[in-house]
Amino acid sequence: MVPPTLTRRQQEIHEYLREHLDDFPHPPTLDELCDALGLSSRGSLHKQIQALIEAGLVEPMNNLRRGIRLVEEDMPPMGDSDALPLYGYIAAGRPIEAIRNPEMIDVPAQLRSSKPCYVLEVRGDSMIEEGILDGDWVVIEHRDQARNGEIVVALVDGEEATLKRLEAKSGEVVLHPANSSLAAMHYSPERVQVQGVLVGQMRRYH
Amino acid sequence: MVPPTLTRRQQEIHEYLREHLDDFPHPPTLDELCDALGLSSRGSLHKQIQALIEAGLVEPMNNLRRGIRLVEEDMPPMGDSDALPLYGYIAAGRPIEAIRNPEMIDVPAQLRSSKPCYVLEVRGDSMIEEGILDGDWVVIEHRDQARNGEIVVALVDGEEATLKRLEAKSGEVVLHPANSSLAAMHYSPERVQVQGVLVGQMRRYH
DNA sequence: TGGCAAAGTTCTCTTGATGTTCTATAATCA
DNA sequence: TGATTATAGAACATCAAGAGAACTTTGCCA
Repeated sequence: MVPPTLTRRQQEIHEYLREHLDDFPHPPTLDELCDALGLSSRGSLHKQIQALIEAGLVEPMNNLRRGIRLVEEDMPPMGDSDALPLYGYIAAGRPIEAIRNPEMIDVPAQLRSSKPCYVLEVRGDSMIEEGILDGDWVVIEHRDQARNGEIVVALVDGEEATLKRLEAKSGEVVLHPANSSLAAMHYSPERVQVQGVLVGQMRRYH
Repeated sequence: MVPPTLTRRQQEIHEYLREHLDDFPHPPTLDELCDALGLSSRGSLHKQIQALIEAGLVEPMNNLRRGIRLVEEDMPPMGDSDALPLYGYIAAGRPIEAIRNPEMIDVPAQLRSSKPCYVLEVRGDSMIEEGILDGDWVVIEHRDQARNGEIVVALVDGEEATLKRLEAKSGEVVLHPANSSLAAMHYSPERVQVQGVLVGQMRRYH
């Protein structure tokens, strides 16, 4: 998915981030980035970053400090428009963005959405009654919002990524497994971060 | 190819854009293009570009800066080497070969074998405990022999095609559903014809 | 636990660059 | 010569980008 046309300045900033983000000991604050870019207005920079976030090039930083991170997305090099990155295992105990240099996997257009997607390999039986088995590949649309009833990749306390059905009530978020031997888990909303929504699934038998 | 309504100058500019648009680091401004074309009036250039837009050769640039882009006219030449025929529904009550003019569906290489394959859409819940749900697509390798334990497309009495796990004993063939509310079916070997073996499975959630 | 400073977010305003429109004039061609 | 096309240039409209202030949220620390 080629992002909606970036302005030239946005391309420049994106390029700068790709080349210099690792130079900082921590992800920089907006003020530090302003300094590095020669800007003097935090608000202006924020607007540009916002555009990059909407284009799917930068991770959404929901009020987090030093939250500027690039989206891992080696865009398939032309022609291979059906290949998506395999980021690793779901329910493997760490945030998905941690995985680098992902393997690429072909995904038919019918199994993905028009938005940026990625692939995870399922570990465990927590969704077995939905027909999602250990070892399956799931296609995830990258977004941070989901509706009730959707199956999402949820990051709890920034540490553990799991695949569960989402139910957001007033004051709490419930993650429902699809396995009668497992209980639903209840969290306060700020502990749960949606990283994507299930749009497809694949399995191989040989 | 080029509509005859274009004037000569418009054809020249169109030709120039096709050859040199990629030379610019970003799409050029009208002033930059004027410079490259040896013009000195932005307004004149704009009028010519306008004509190309109306001819459908250039994307409309609604007040966008650096918005000059050529219309993509290349349709992919239908050479989908990864597409497999969708023959219809499994458990639909008739031999698979009966379906003509199948729809084609993209299947990633990982989900198919090197042998000829085809795709079926699953009807019913007979394999639900294997994670194969109603509406799923299954990728079938076309062969008439199978080993014990493989999931096969089996044609019984030449009439009904079903997806089941195969068990061939001495003197009989047992077809095992994966649904505790359904019983295994026993047939004499000559009544059962294997039409293919399950090698992949896909599901969409949107 | 509550306050405070730091950092993210939102907003308005300004400015220069850039796209758009218009008119007048020159060039080209039948 | 008359009509069409091409160009120049001015005037206008719009937008990207930045500055800076005000507001909100976060995270730290006593």
